[in-house]
Amino acid sequence: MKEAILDAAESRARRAGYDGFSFRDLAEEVGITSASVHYHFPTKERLVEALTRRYVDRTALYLGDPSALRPRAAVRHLGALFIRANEVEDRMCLCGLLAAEGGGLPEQVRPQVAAFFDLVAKWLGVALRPAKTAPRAVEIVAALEGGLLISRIRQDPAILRGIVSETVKRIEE
Amino acid sequence: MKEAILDAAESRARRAGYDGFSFRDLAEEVGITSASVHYHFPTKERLVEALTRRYVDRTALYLGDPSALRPRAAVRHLGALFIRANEVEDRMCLCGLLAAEGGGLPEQVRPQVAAFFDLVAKWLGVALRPAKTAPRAVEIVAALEGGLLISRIRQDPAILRGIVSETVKRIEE
DNA sequence: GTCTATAATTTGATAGAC
DNA sequence: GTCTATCAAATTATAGAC
Repeated sequence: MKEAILDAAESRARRAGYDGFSFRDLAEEVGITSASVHYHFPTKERLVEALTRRYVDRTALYLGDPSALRPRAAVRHLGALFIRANEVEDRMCLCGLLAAEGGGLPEQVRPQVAAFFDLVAKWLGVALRPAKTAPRAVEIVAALEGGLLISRIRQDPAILRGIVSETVKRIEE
Repeated sequence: MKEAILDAAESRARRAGYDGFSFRDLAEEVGITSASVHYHFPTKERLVEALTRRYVDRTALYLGDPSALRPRAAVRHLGALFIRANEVEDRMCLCGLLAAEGGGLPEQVRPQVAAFFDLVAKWLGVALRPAKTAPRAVEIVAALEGGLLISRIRQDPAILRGIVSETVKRIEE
């Protein structure tokens, strides 16, 4: 049930942000009352904390060992994550959205969101080490995050896809 | 007074998003009651509509004539806008934040936010025409938007600055 | 244009029964 | 774990006086 609540929360948070859902919304979706949601997550801050932790952990699992991929394959692998969010899930990156809203976030959540970018940039940094020439890791992550954001509002998946493929081309292995 | 209300709304919206401020917040800041704010802007949707329009217009004015700048100077000019948001205003780009929250936005606001990215990408596209080699315009805008977002959550202005300077270097005039 | 007053709804959260 | 019932506060928005 805890996972079902987090699933509902993630789906909504990635569409409309921290204030974009309520305990009642989640309760209705999973088929219990809002009081029962509070049993699993006493406050909204704790709920989003758990949500972000799960998101970061899942991302780390997806990324895997950076030294197992060649530079170009690594960028494609990371890019596929963002393309899937855009085209399959039709959602923002949770941490991209929360980072944008950062100023209105509970204190406990901010460092978790920052840790997401630390994780991804470090992973990509290691994967890019064998490359002869490549953009900086954080620069690529920024382009993906911004590309997802623009691709969504413009309702044009080709924008993000173009950014991924151009980024891959720019790498010399 | 209308402008004062929009100033207060912009400051708050760029920190915490669409749901990150209330009519009472704005009323208190400008020294009137929330009922009086409703006199100027009947609904929140209308208020954010006016807010976004003003933001886009101001950006267009700042950017100016794209053919008046050489490619590298244009990227520096656009980059300075984002660096100022980050380091001086300590705020997100309004349209970047609203685009991220896009799923929970009123219908009337979404196309305005999309128009912002259309404006900026088209402006940069024209400015980059004389370049011998350069990334695509939208790719640069994505990197700036994502770079601002990451720079803020990581509380490290050097991230955005690095993205701007690396992007400039990548252009051959 | 601004005020007081208030309606109608939603929100995060709690108490206590089962 | 889930429920009913409820609270206190906040939210968008309106009515009507000045």
